[in-house]
Amino acid sequence: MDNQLLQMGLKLINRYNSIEKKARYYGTDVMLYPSEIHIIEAIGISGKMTTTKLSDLLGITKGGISQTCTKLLKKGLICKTDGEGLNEIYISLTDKGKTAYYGHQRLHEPMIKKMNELSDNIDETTMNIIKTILMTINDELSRLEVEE
Amino acid sequence: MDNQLLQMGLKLINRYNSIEKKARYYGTDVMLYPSEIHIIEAIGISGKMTTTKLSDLLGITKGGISQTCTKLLKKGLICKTDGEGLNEIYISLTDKGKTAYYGHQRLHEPMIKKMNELSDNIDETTMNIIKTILMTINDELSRLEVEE
DNA sequence: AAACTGTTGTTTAGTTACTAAACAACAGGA
DNA sequence: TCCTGTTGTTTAGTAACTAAACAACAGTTT
Repeated sequence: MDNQLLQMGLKLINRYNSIEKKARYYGTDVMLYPSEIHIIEAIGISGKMTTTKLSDLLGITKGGISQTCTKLLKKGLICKTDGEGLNEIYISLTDKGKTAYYGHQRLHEPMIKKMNELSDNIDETTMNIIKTILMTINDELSRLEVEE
Repeated sequence: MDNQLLQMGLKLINRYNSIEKKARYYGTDVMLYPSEIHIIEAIGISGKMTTTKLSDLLGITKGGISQTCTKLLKKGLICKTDGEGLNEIYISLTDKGKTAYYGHQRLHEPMIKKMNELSDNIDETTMNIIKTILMTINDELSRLEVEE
């Protein structure tokens, strides 16, 4: 066995990454870079967020989030309002930001649809095997993550 | 169906990426950054290579390859010799480079082993279904890749 | 022969996307 | 009043690129 599964998987990850690193418009008049659309995506899904929450969610330092958010602010995709908590600032999407969010969703829609189709056509036993595989890989990666 | 497959897959990609972006030693006295170990990996697998070939294989411009290779040269992991073709320069691994290559392989070995174990325990019909899924995702991503 | 062409690899300037560290601004305690 | 803990921000530095100009060479054309 020449490990076709692993090779196919790695090829897929590479393809995914090369797509995800391109800048696009997402239906607005401003180019959005990967880091920017990632933040918009997070806010679009979870609603208004703080810098710290975004930092935890995306695994990026608060400084990094702050930098990308100032760019998004200048581009008019997000706005900041006083938060409830101590020194907190809420970040939410403007109308333009929502346009970009939906534009991004629309781009991924065919993929999601195809995945749903596939999921529906798989019987439960096979599905469980696939889930086991994914979980095993995930565990193995976790082990690697901890290593120095 | 809330698309568990897609979610698990994306989580896995994120985890893989976060592991792959860390700098490590790989058994030598020099820190190797992701871009550097990727080039070492490519040469380790394919044998001596030229800048152009590495550029094609890794999908990075020749300028980028050249830059990373000068770093690897200074760190003593690769060496350059005159190539056969016109103006060609062969890039190959030094002993230190081979150490790093095997160090990288050793890191991924448990993963490969686990994957082989899994592959062996899957019957052919299930395996074919999984392959179909991976190919479908791959095709869908190709479609996205072409889009402007 | 001289000029053009095509290939190779390199260098430079510029960019994105970070991190680490210092900083600022505020509230609640000791 | 000072200390602490939280928030977010700014700064300097880095990796990993790209695009474009460049150089160096051989083969072909004029």
